[in-house]
Amino acid sequence: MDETEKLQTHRRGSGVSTVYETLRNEIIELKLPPGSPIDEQQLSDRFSLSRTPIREALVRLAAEGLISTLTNRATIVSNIDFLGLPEFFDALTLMYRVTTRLAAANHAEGDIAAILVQQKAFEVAVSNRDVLGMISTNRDFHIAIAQAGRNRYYVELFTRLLDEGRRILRLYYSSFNDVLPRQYVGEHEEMIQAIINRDVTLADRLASAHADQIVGQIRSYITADSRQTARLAL
Amino acid sequence: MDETEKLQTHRRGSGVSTVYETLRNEIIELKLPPGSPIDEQQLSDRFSLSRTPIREALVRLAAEGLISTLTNRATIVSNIDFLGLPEFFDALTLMYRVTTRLAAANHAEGDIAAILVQQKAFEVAVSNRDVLGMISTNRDFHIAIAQAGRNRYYVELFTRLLDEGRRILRLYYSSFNDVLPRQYVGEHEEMIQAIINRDVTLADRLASAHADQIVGQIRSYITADSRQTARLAL
DNA sequence: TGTATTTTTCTTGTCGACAAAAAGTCGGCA
DNA sequence: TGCCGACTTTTTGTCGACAAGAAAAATACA
Repeated sequence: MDETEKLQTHRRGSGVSTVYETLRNEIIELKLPPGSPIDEQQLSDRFSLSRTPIREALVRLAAEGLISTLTNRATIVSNIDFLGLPEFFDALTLMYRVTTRLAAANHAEGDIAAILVQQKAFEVAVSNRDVLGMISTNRDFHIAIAQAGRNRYYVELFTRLLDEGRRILRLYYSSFNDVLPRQYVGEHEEMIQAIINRDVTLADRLASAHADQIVGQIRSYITADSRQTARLAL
Repeated sequence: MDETEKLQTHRRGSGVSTVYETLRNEIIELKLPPGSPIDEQQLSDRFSLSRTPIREALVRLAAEGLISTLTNRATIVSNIDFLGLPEFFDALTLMYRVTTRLAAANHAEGDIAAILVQQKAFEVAVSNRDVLGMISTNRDFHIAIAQAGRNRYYVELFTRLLDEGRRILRLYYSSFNDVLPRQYVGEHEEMIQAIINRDVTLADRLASAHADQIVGQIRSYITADSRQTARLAL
Protein backbone atom coordinates (compact mmCIF):
# COMPACT_ATOMS: atom_id res chain seq x y z
CA MET A 1 0.00 0.00 0.00
CA ASP A 2 1.80 3.09 -1.20
CA GLU A 3 -1.11 5.41 -0.56
CA THR A 4 -0.94 7.47 2.58
CA GLU A 5 -4.60 7.64 3.37
CA LYS A 6 -5.09 10.79 5.39
CA LEU A 7 -2.41 13.15 6.49
CA GLN A 8 -4.61 15.92 7.82
CA THR A 9 -6.24 15.47 11.18
CA HIS A 10 -9.63 13.74 11.19
CA ARG A 11 -12.74 15.25 12.57
CA ARG A 12 -13.57 13.56 15.82
CA GLY A 13 -15.84 10.59 15.21
CA SER A 14 -15.34 10.49 11.46
CA GLY A 15 -12.42 8.10 11.71
CA VAL A 16 -14.34 4.86 12.18
CA SER A 17 -16.77 5.57 9.35
CA THR A 18 -13.94 6.34 6.97
CA VAL A 19 -12.11 3.15 7.79
CA TYR A 20 -15.32 1.14 7.68
CA GLU A 21 -16.39 2.45 4.30
CA THR A 22 -12.95 2.22 2.77
CA LEU A 23 -12.42 -1.37 3.84
CA ARG A 24 -15.96 -2.30 2.90
CA ASN A 25 -15.38 -1.06 -0.63
CA GLU A 26 -12.05 -2.77 -0.94
CA ILE A 27 -13.52 -6.05 0.22
CA ILE A 28 -16.47 -5.88 -2.16
CA GLU A 29 -14.24 -4.87 -5.06
CA LEU A 30 -11.92 -7.74 -4.24
CA LYS A 31 -9.09 -5.32 -3.80
CA LEU A 32 -8.84 -7.24 -0.56
CA PRO A 33 -9.34 -10.79 -1.80
CA PRO A 34 -11.18 -13.38 0.31
CA GLY A 35 -8.91 -14.97 2.87
CA SER A 36 -6.44 -12.12 3.01
CA PRO A 37 -5.40 -11.31 6.55
CA ILE A 38 -6.36 -8.04 8.21
CA ASP A 39 -3.58 -6.55 10.28
CA GLU A 40 -4.76 -3.97 12.77
CA GLN A 41 -1.34 -2.46 13.21
CA GLN A 42 -0.92 -2.04 9.49
CA LEU A 43 -4.31 -0.34 9.15
CA SER A 44 -3.44 1.81 12.12
CA ASP A 45 -0.38 3.09 10.26
CA ARG A 46 -2.23 3.45 6.99
CA PHE A 47 -5.04 5.61 8.35
CA SER A 48 -2.90 7.36 10.94
CA LEU A 49 -5.25 6.26 13.66
CA SER A 50 -4.93 4.36 16.87
CA ARG A 51 -5.93 0.70 16.89
CA THR A 52 -9.10 1.45 18.84
CA PRO A 53 -11.11 3.10 16.04
CA ILE A 54 -9.72 0.56 13.57
CA ARG A 55 -11.06 -2.17 15.78
CA GLU A 56 -14.53 -0.63 15.95
CA ALA A 57 -14.65 -0.51 12.18
CA LEU A 58 -13.63 -4.17 12.06
CA VAL A 59 -16.37 -5.10 14.52
CA ARG A 60 -18.91 -3.50 12.22
CA LEU A 61 -17.53 -5.35 9.21
CA ALA A 62 -17.63 -8.59 11.16
CA ALA A 63 -21.26 -7.97 12.11
CA GLU A 64 -22.02 -7.72 8.41
CA GLY A 65 -20.16 -10.92 7.73
CA LEU A 66 -17.60 -9.29 5.47
CA ILE A 67 -14.70 -10.35 7.66
CA SER A 68 -14.28 -13.36 9.90
CA THR A 69 -12.47 -13.05 13.15
CA LEU A 70 -10.77 -16.05 14.73
CA THR A 71 -10.64 -15.20 18.42
CA ASN A 72 -7.19 -14.47 19.75
CA ARG A 73 -5.86 -15.45 16.37
CA ALA A 74 -6.15 -13.75 13.01
CA THR A 75 -8.95 -11.89 11.33
CA ILE A 76 -9.38 -12.39 7.60
CA VAL A 77 -11.62 -11.26 4.77
CA SER A 78 -14.52 -13.70 4.63
CA ASN A 79 -14.33 -16.37 2.00
CA ILE A 80 -17.00 -16.62 -0.64
CA ASP A 81 -19.12 -19.55 0.37
CA PHE A 82 -19.67 -21.52 -2.80
CA LEU A 83 -21.42 -24.31 -0.93
CA GLY A 84 -23.98 -21.81 0.30
CA LEU A 85 -24.67 -20.52 -3.17
CA PRO A 86 -28.11 -22.17 -3.52
CA GLU A 87 -29.29 -20.35 -0.40
CA PHE A 88 -27.85 -17.17 -1.77
CA PHE A 89 -29.66 -17.54 -5.10
CA ASP A 90 -32.91 -18.33 -3.37
CA ALA A 91 -32.77 -15.25 -1.17
CA LEU A 92 -31.56 -13.05 -4.01
CA THR A 93 -34.43 -14.11 -6.26
CA LEU A 94 -36.98 -13.54 -3.53
CA MET A 95 -35.63 -10.06 -2.86
CA TYR A 96 -35.61 -9.18 -6.55
CA ARG A 97 -39.28 -10.08 -6.70
CA VAL A 98 -40.40 -8.53 -3.44
CA THR A 99 -38.64 -5.22 -3.95
CA THR A 100 -39.85 -4.77 -7.51
CA ARG A 101 -43.35 -5.69 -6.46
CA LEU A 102 -43.35 -3.19 -3.64
CA ALA A 103 -41.87 -0.50 -5.85
CA ALA A 104 -44.81 -0.91 -8.21
CA ALA A 105 -47.21 -0.70 -5.31
CA ASN A 106 -45.63 2.02 -3.20
CA HIS A 107 -43.48 4.29 -5.34
CA ALA A 108 -44.00 7.98 -4.77
CA GLU A 109 -42.91 11.31 -6.15
CA GLY A 110 -39.27 11.29 -7.21
CA ASP A 111 -38.68 7.56 -6.94
CA ILE A 112 -38.99 6.99 -10.67
CA ALA A 113 -36.52 9.76 -11.39
CA ALA A 114 -34.00 8.19 -9.02
CA ILE A 115 -34.46 4.82 -10.69
CA LEU A 116 -34.03 6.33 -14.15
CA VAL A 117 -30.77 7.98 -13.12
CA GLN A 118 -29.33 4.61 -12.15
CA GLN A 119 -30.68 2.95 -15.26
CA LYS A 120 -29.00 5.63 -17.36
CA ALA A 121 -25.71 4.98 -15.59
CA PHE A 122 -26.10 1.30 -16.29
CA GLU A 123 -26.73 1.96 -19.97
CA VAL A 124 -23.59 4.08 -20.18
CA ALA A 125 -21.53 1.35 -18.55
CA VAL A 126 -22.91 -1.19 -20.99
CA SER A 127 -22.22 0.91 -24.08
CA ASN A 128 -18.71 1.59 -22.80
CA ARG A 129 -18.24 -2.12 -22.22
CA ASP A 130 -17.18 -1.15 -18.72
CA VAL A 131 -17.77 -4.48 -17.03
CA LEU A 132 -16.93 -3.40 -13.51
CA GLY A 133 -19.16 -0.37 -13.99
CA MET A 134 -22.02 -2.59 -15.13
CA ILE A 135 -21.76 -4.69 -12.00
CA SER A 136 -21.91 -1.74 -9.64
CA THR A 137 -24.49 0.33 -11.53
CA ASN A 138 -26.73 -2.70 -11.82
CA ARG A 139 -26.59 -2.98 -8.05
CA ASP A 140 -27.43 0.70 -7.62
CA PHE A 141 -30.33 0.38 -10.02
CA HIS A 142 -31.96 -2.41 -8.07
CA ILE A 143 -31.34 -0.73 -4.75
CA ALA A 144 -33.08 2.37 -6.09
CA ILE A 145 -36.06 0.18 -6.89
CA ALA A 146 -35.95 -1.37 -3.45
CA GLN A 147 -35.94 2.05 -1.87
CA ALA A 148 -39.00 2.99 -3.86
CA GLY A 149 -40.66 -0.05 -2.28
CA ARG A 150 -40.29 1.55 1.14
CA ASN A 151 -39.36 -1.41 3.25
CA ARG A 152 -36.14 -0.99 5.14
CA TYR A 153 -35.86 -4.67 6.03
CA TYR A 154 -35.87 -5.68 2.39
CA VAL A 155 -33.57 -2.83 1.41
CA GLU A 156 -31.04 -3.93 3.99
CA LEU A 157 -31.06 -7.62 3.13
CA PHE A 158 -31.11 -6.90 -0.59
CA THR A 159 -28.12 -4.57 -0.29
CA ARG A 160 -26.15 -7.23 1.49
CA LEU A 161 -27.07 -9.83 -1.10
CA LEU A 162 -26.25 -7.58 -4.05
CA ASP A 163 -22.89 -6.67 -2.56
CA GLU A 164 -22.11 -10.30 -1.94
CA GLY A 165 -23.10 -10.83 -5.56
CA ARG A 166 -20.66 -8.15 -6.63
CA ARG A 167 -17.86 -10.06 -4.98
CA ILE A 168 -18.83 -13.21 -6.84
CA LEU A 169 -19.26 -11.47 -10.18
CA ARG A 170 -15.88 -9.78 -9.85
CA LEU A 171 -14.32 -13.20 -9.83
CA TYR A 172 -15.78 -13.92 -13.22
CA TYR A 173 -16.00 -10.49 -14.73
CA SER A 174 -13.61 -11.45 -17.50
CA SER A 175 -16.24 -13.95 -18.64
CA PHE A 176 -18.69 -11.17 -19.38
CA ASN A 177 -19.66 -10.77 -22.97
CA ASP A 178 -21.77 -7.88 -24.18
CA VAL A 179 -24.83 -9.74 -25.36
CA LEU A 180 -26.43 -10.49 -21.99
CA PRO A 181 -25.91 -6.99 -20.55
CA ARG A 182 -27.75 -5.50 -23.52
CA GLN A 183 -30.62 -7.82 -22.78
CA TYR A 184 -30.55 -6.58 -19.20
CA VAL A 185 -30.99 -2.99 -20.37
CA GLY A 186 -34.20 -4.01 -22.09
CA GLU A 187 -35.41 -5.97 -19.09
CA HIS A 188 -34.70 -3.04 -16.85
CA GLU A 189 -36.77 -0.78 -19.06
CA GLU A 190 -39.68 -3.20 -18.95
CA MET A 191 -39.48 -3.32 -15.17
CA ILE A 192 -39.47 0.45 -14.92
CA GLN A 193 -42.55 0.66 -17.10
CA ALA A 194 -44.37 -1.92 -15.00
CA ILE A 195 -43.49 0.01 -11.86
CA ILE A 196 -44.72 3.28 -13.36
CA ASN A 197 -47.98 1.61 -14.34
CA ARG A 198 -48.27 0.17 -10.83
CA ASP A 199 -48.72 -3.23 -12.39
CA VAL A 200 -47.68 -5.35 -9.44
CA THR A 201 -48.25 -8.69 -11.10
CA LEU A 202 -46.21 -7.82 -14.16
CA ALA A 203 -43.46 -6.27 -12.06
CA ASP A 204 -43.25 -9.48 -10.09
CA ARG A 205 -43.12 -11.64 -13.21
CA LEU A 206 -40.43 -9.49 -14.81
CA ALA A 207 -38.34 -9.41 -11.64
CA SER A 208 -38.64 -13.14 -11.35
CA ALA A 209 -37.46 -13.68 -14.92
CA HIS A 210 -34.69 -11.14 -14.46
CA ALA A 211 -33.50 -12.92 -11.35
CA ASP A 212 -33.52 -16.24 -13.17
CA GLN A 213 -31.39 -14.70 -15.91
CA ILE A 214 -28.81 -13.40 -13.50
CA VAL A 215 -28.71 -16.52 -11.39
CA GLY A 216 -28.40 -18.58 -14.53
CA GLN A 217 -25.56 -16.41 -15.76
CA ILE A 218 -23.63 -16.68 -12.51
CA ARG A 219 -24.22 -20.43 -12.48
CA SER A 220 -22.89 -20.74 -16.01
CA TYR A 221 -19.76 -18.83 -15.08
CA ILE A 222 -19.08 -21.01 -12.10
CA THR A 223 -19.70 -24.29 -13.83
CA ALA A 224 -18.05 -23.18 -17.05
CA ASP A 225 -15.82 -25.89 -18.35
CA SER A 226 -12.59 -24.08 -18.99
CA ARG A 227 -10.50 -27.14 -19.75
CA GLN A 228 -8.66 -26.31 -22.91
CA THR A 229 -8.20 -29.95 -23.76
CA ALA A 230 -11.89 -30.76 -23.61
CA ARG A 231 -12.35 -30.71 -27.35
CA LEU A 232 -9.19 -32.63 -28.02
CA ALA A 233 -9.72 -35.59 -30.28
CA LEU A 234 -8.26 -38.81 -28.89
CA MET B 1 -28.50 -2.01 39.39
CA ASP B 2 -27.74 -3.94 42.56
CA GLU B 3 -26.39 -6.97 40.77
CA THR B 4 -22.63 -7.23 40.55
CA GLU B 5 -22.35 -8.98 37.27
CA LYS B 6 -19.07 -10.83 37.35
CA LEU B 7 -16.56 -10.73 40.12
CA GLN B 8 -14.27 -13.48 38.88
CA THR B 9 -11.87 -12.70 36.10
CA HIS B 10 -13.19 -13.16 32.58
CA ARG B 11 -11.64 -15.43 30.05
CA ARG B 12 -9.87 -13.30 27.50
CA GLY B 13 -12.20 -12.46 24.61
CA SER B 14 -15.35 -13.63 26.38
CA GLY B 15 -16.02 -10.19 27.79
CA VAL B 16 -17.51 -8.56 24.72
CA SER B 17 -19.82 -11.48 23.99
CA THR B 18 -21.08 -11.51 27.55
CA VAL B 19 -21.84 -7.81 27.52
CA TYR B 20 -23.38 -8.04 24.07
CA GLU B 21 -25.66 -10.92 24.92
CA THR B 22 -26.65 -9.55 28.29
CA LEU B 23 -27.56 -6.13 26.92
CA ARG B 24 -29.27 -7.67 23.93
CA ASN B 25 -31.51 -9.70 26.19
CA GLU B 26 -32.27 -6.78 28.44
CA ILE B 27 -33.20 -4.62 25.47
CA ILE B 28 -35.46 -7.26 23.95
CA GLU B 29 -37.11 -7.99 27.28
CA LEU B 30 -37.65 -4.26 27.78
CA LYS B 31 -35.66 -4.43 30.99
CA LEU B 32 -33.93 -1.57 29.24
CA PRO B 33 -36.90 0.35 27.85
CA PRO B 34 -36.71 2.15 24.50
CA GLY B 35 -35.12 5.54 24.81
CA SER B 36 -33.21 4.80 27.99
CA PRO B 37 -29.68 6.12 27.89
CA ILE B 38 -26.69 3.81 27.79
CA ASP B 39 -23.85 4.95 30.01
CA GLU B 40 -20.53 3.39 29.12
CA GLN B 41 -18.95 4.21 32.45
CA GLN B 42 -21.83 2.61 34.30
CA LEU B 43 -21.61 -0.56 32.22
CA SER B 44 -17.87 -0.55 32.73
CA ASP B 45 -18.40 -0.66 36.47
CA ARG B 46 -21.17 -3.19 36.27
CA PHE B 47 -19.25 -5.75 34.24
CA SER B 48 -15.89 -4.93 35.80
CA LEU B 49 -14.46 -4.26 32.38
CA SER B 50 -12.72 -1.37 30.73
CA ARG B 51 -14.73 0.87 28.44
CA THR B 52 -13.06 -0.58 25.35
CA PRO B 53 -14.81 -3.99 25.33
CA ILE B 54 -18.05 -2.31 26.38
CA ARG B 55 -17.78 -0.07 23.37
CA GLU B 56 -17.22 -2.99 21.01
CA ALA B 57 -20.35 -4.64 22.32
CA LEU B 58 -22.26 -1.41 21.77
CA VAL B 59 -21.01 -1.18 18.19
CA ARG B 60 -22.41 -4.64 17.55
CA LEU B 61 -25.75 -3.70 19.07
CA ALA B 62 -25.82 -0.54 16.97
CA ALA B 63 -25.13 -2.56 13.83
CA GLU B 64 -28.19 -4.62 14.66
CA GLY B 65 -30.24 -1.50 15.20
CA LEU B 66 -30.99 -2.26 18.82
CA ILE B 67 -29.33 0.92 20.04
CA SER B 68 -29.00 4.29 18.36
CA THR B 69 -25.86 6.29 18.80
CA LEU B 70 -25.87 10.05 18.38
CA THR B 71 -22.27 10.89 17.49
CA ASN B 72 -20.39 12.72 20.17
CA ARG B 73 -23.58 12.85 22.15
CA ALA B 74 -25.59 10.14 23.84
CA THR B 75 -26.36 6.56 22.91
CA ILE B 76 -29.82 5.24 23.72
CA VAL B 77 -31.90 2.10 23.34
CA SER B 78 -33.63 2.34 19.98
CA ASN B 79 -37.23 3.37 20.03
CA ILE B 80 -39.89 1.08 18.68
CA ASP B 81 -40.84 2.53 15.33
CA PHE B 82 -44.61 2.44 15.26
CA LEU B 83 -44.75 4.31 12.00
CA GLY B 84 -42.69 1.57 10.37
CA LEU B 85 -45.01 -1.14 11.60
CA PRO B 86 -46.58 -1.89 8.19
CA GLU B 87 -43.12 -2.63 6.77
CA PHE B 88 -42.42 -4.79 9.76
CA PHE B 89 -45.62 -6.78 9.33
CA ASP B 90 -44.96 -7.26 5.64
CA ALA B 91 -41.46 -8.61 6.18
CA LEU B 92 -42.54 -10.72 9.13
CA THR B 93 -45.31 -12.36 7.15
CA LEU B 94 -43.02 -13.07 4.23
CA MET B 95 -40.45 -14.66 6.51
CA TYR B 96 -43.07 -16.80 8.24
CA ARG B 97 -44.10 -18.13 4.86
CA VAL B 98 -40.68 -18.59 3.34
CA THR B 99 -39.12 -20.32 6.32
CA THR B 100 -42.02 -22.72 6.81
CA ARG B 101 -42.04 -23.49 3.12
CA LEU B 102 -38.34 -24.22 3.07
CA ALA B 103 -38.59 -26.31 6.21
CA ALA B 104 -41.13 -28.52 4.47
CA ALA B 105 -38.86 -28.80 1.46
CA ASN B 106 -35.45 -29.15 3.10
CA HIS B 107 -35.79 -30.55 6.61
CA ALA B 108 -33.40 -33.35 7.44
CA GLU B 109 -32.64 -35.80 10.21
CA GLY B 110 -33.10 -34.24 13.63
CA ASP B 111 -34.80 -31.06 12.53
CA ILE B 112 -38.27 -32.28 13.44
CA ALA B 113 -37.10 -33.33 16.87
CA ALA B 114 -35.66 -29.86 17.48
CA ILE B 115 -38.91 -28.26 16.37
CA LEU B 116 -40.95 -30.54 18.62
CA VAL B 117 -38.82 -29.62 21.62
CA GLN B 118 -39.65 -25.95 21.11
CA GLN B 119 -43.29 -26.68 20.49
CA LYS B 120 -43.42 -28.64 23.75
CA ALA B 121 -41.90 -25.67 25.58
CA PHE B 122 -44.52 -23.41 24.05
CA GLU B 123 -47.30 -25.73 25.15
CA VAL B 124 -45.97 -25.70 28.70
CA ALA B 125 -45.84 -21.92 28.73
CA VAL B 126 -49.41 -21.75 27.46
CA SER B 127 -50.78 -24.19 30.03
CA ASN B 128 -48.94 -22.30 32.77
CA ARG B 129 -50.39 -19.06 31.45
CA ASP B 130 -46.82 -17.81 31.42
CA VAL B 131 -47.27 -14.97 28.97
CA LEU B 132 -43.63 -13.92 28.80
CA GLY B 133 -42.66 -17.55 28.32
CA MET B 134 -45.14 -17.88 25.45
CA ILE B 135 -43.61 -14.93 23.66
CA SER B 136 -40.08 -16.25 23.85
CA THR B 137 -40.85 -19.93 23.21
CA ASN B 138 -42.99 -18.99 20.23
CA ARG B 139 -39.97 -17.19 18.83
CA ASP B 140 -37.73 -20.21 19.44
CA PHE B 141 -40.25 -22.49 17.78
CA HIS B 142 -40.30 -20.50 14.58
CA ILE B 143 -36.54 -20.08 14.52
CA ALA B 144 -36.21 -23.86 14.81
CA ILE B 145 -38.41 -24.14 11.73
CA ALA B 146 -36.35 -21.55 9.92
CA GLN B 147 -33.18 -23.45 10.71
CA ALA B 148 -34.71 -26.60 9.27
CA GLY B 149 -35.22 -24.58 6.08
CA ARG B 150 -31.46 -24.21 5.75
CA ASN B 151 -31.16 -20.65 4.56
CA ARG B 152 -28.95 -18.48 6.73
CA TYR B 153 -30.16 -15.23 5.16
CA TYR B 154 -33.74 -15.95 6.09
CA VAL B 155 -32.76 -17.24 9.53
CA GLU B 156 -30.90 -14.05 10.26
CA LEU B 157 -33.59 -11.64 9.08
CA PHE B 158 -36.33 -13.69 10.71
CA THR B 159 -34.49 -13.73 14.02
CA ARG B 160 -34.19 -9.98 13.96
CA LEU B 161 -37.84 -9.56 13.10
CA LEU B 162 -39.04 -11.97 15.77
CA ASP B 163 -36.91 -10.27 18.40
CA GLU B 164 -38.24 -6.89 17.38
CA GLY B 165 -41.68 -8.48 17.69
CA ARG B 166 -40.85 -9.60 21.20
CA ARG B 167 -40.17 -6.01 22.16
CA ILE B 168 -43.51 -4.92 20.78
CA LEU B 169 -45.44 -7.79 22.36
CA ARG B 170 -43.88 -7.11 25.74
CA LEU B 171 -45.49 -3.72 25.67
CA TYR B 172 -48.89 -5.34 25.43
CA TYR B 173 -48.36 -8.62 27.15
CA SER B 174 -50.90 -7.74 29.81
CA SER B 175 -53.50 -7.73 27.06
CA PHE B 176 -52.93 -11.42 26.38
CA ASN B 177 -55.86 -13.65 27.04
CA ASP B 178 -55.56 -17.41 26.90
CA VAL B 179 -57.86 -18.13 24.01
CA LEU B 180 -55.58 -17.12 21.15
CA PRO B 181 -52.46 -18.85 22.49
CA ARG B 182 -54.40 -22.14 22.63
CA GLN B 183 -55.32 -21.65 19.03
CA TYR B 184 -51.65 -21.10 18.26
CA VAL B 185 -50.79 -24.48 19.75
CA GLY B 186 -53.15 -26.11 17.28
CA GLU B 187 -51.83 -24.11 14.38
CA HIS B 188 -48.28 -25.01 15.31
CA GLU B 189 -49.17 -28.68 15.30
CA GLU B 190 -50.72 -28.39 11.86
CA MET B 191 -47.61 -26.67 10.57
CA ILE B 192 -45.36 -29.37 11.99
CA GLN B 193 -47.46 -32.05 10.32
CA ALA B 194 -47.29 -30.27 6.97
CA ILE B 195 -43.53 -29.97 7.30
CA ILE B 196 -43.17 -33.65 8.14
CA ASN B 197 -45.28 -34.56 5.12
CA ARG B 198 -43.14 -32.24 2.99
CA ASP B 199 -46.34 -30.57 1.84
CA VAL B 200 -44.87 -27.25 0.75
CA THR B 201 -48.12 -25.75 -0.43
CA LEU B 202 -49.98 -26.52 2.77
CA ALA B 203 -47.05 -25.35 4.91
CA ASP B 204 -47.08 -22.06 3.05
CA ARG B 205 -50.83 -21.63 3.48
CA LEU B 206 -50.72 -22.45 7.19
CA ALA B 207 -47.78 -20.11 7.78
CA SER B 208 -49.58 -17.37 5.91
CA ALA B 209 -52.70 -17.77 8.02
CA HIS B 210 -50.62 -18.00 11.19
CA ALA B 211 -48.84 -14.79 10.31
CA ASP B 212 -52.14 -13.08 9.65
CA GLN B 213 -53.35 -14.18 13.06
CA ILE B 214 -50.34 -12.80 14.84
CA VAL B 215 -50.24 -9.56 12.87
CA GLY B 216 -53.94 -9.11 13.49
CA GLN B 217 -53.47 -9.71 17.18
CA ILE B 218 -50.66 -7.18 17.48
CA ARG B 219 -52.71 -4.69 15.48
CA SER B 220 -55.68 -5.15 17.78
CA TYR B 221 -53.52 -4.55 20.83
CA ILE B 222 -52.09 -1.37 19.41
CA THR B 223 -55.36 0.08 18.21
CA ALA B 224 -57.29 -1.08 21.25
CA ASP B 225 -59.48 1.68 22.51
CA SER B 226 -58.75 1.83 26.18
CA ARG B 227 -60.61 5.04 26.91
CA GLN B 228 -62.66 4.35 29.99
CA THR B 229 -65.00 7.20 29.24
CA ALA B 230 -65.83 6.01 25.74
CA ARG B 231 -69.14 4.50 26.74
CA LEU B 232 -70.14 7.46 28.85
CA ALA B 233 -73.61 8.71 28.08
CA LEU B 234 -73.74 12.38 27.44
C1' DT C 1 17.34 -37.16 11.57
C1' DG C 2 12.86 -36.72 13.36
C1' DT C 3 10.00 -35.47 17.23
C1' DA C 4 8.78 -33.32 21.61
C1' DT C 5 9.37 -29.32 24.42
C1' DT C 6 10.65 -24.87 25.59
C1' DT C 7 11.41 -20.13 24.18
C1' DT C 8 10.60 -16.35 21.44
C1' DT C 9 7.89 -13.44 18.78
C1' DC C 10 3.88 -11.63 17.04
C1' DT C 11 -1.00 -10.33 17.25
C1' DT C 12 -4.91 -9.62 19.67
C1' DG C 13 -7.70 -8.16 23.82
C1' DT C 14 -7.79 -5.04 27.60
C1' DC C 15 -6.64 -1.18 30.32
C1' DG C 16 -6.18 3.64 32.25
C1' DA C 17 -5.61 8.18 30.81
C1' DC C 18 -6.14 12.21 27.95
C1' DA C 19 -8.57 15.33 24.63
C1' DA C 20 -12.52 17.09 22.24
C1' DA C 21 -17.36 18.03 22.04
C1' DA C 22 -21.61 18.89 23.95
C1' DA C 23 -24.69 19.75 27.68
C1' DG C 24 -25.46 21.94 31.91
C1' DT C 25 -24.52 25.84 35.13
C1' DC C 26 -23.66 30.13 36.75
C1' DG C 27 -23.23 34.96 36.67
C1' DG C 28 -23.74 39.35 34.28
C1' DC C 29 -26.51 42.62 32.01
C1' DA C 30 -30.52 44.82 30.01
C1' DT D 1 -37.03 39.19 35.90
C1' DG D 2 -35.49 37.20 31.65
C1' DC D 3 -31.97 36.41 28.26
C1' DC D 4 -27.15 35.94 26.70
C1' DG D 5 -22.38 34.47 27.12
C1' DA D 6 -18.45 32.38 29.54
C1' DC D 7 -17.20 28.63 32.55
C1' DT D 8 -17.69 23.91 34.43
C1' DT D 9 -18.96 19.31 34.15
C1' DT D 10 -20.02 15.23 31.92
C1' DT D 11 -19.52 11.94 28.32
C1' DT D 12 -17.63 10.36 24.21
C1' DG D 13 -13.68 9.40 20.95
C1' DT D 14 -8.88 8.44 20.75
C1' DC D 15 -4.42 7.19 22.25
C1' DG D 16 -0.25 4.55 23.82
C1' DA D 17 0.97 0.81 26.64
C1' DC D 18 0.61 -3.65 28.73
C1' DA D 19 -0.82 -8.59 29.14
C1' DA D 20 -2.49 -12.97 27.44
C1' DG D 21 -2.78 -16.37 23.91
C1' DA D 22 -1.23 -18.63 19.90
C1' DA D 23 1.91 -19.49 16.16
C1' DA D 24 6.65 -19.85 14.88
C1' DA D 25 11.32 -20.68 16.01
C1' DA D 26 14.80 -22.76 18.50
C1' DT D 27 16.51 -26.22 21.38
C1' DA D 28 16.82 -30.74 23.55
C1' DC D 29 16.32 -35.47 23.23
C1' DA D 30 15.68 -40.13 21.33
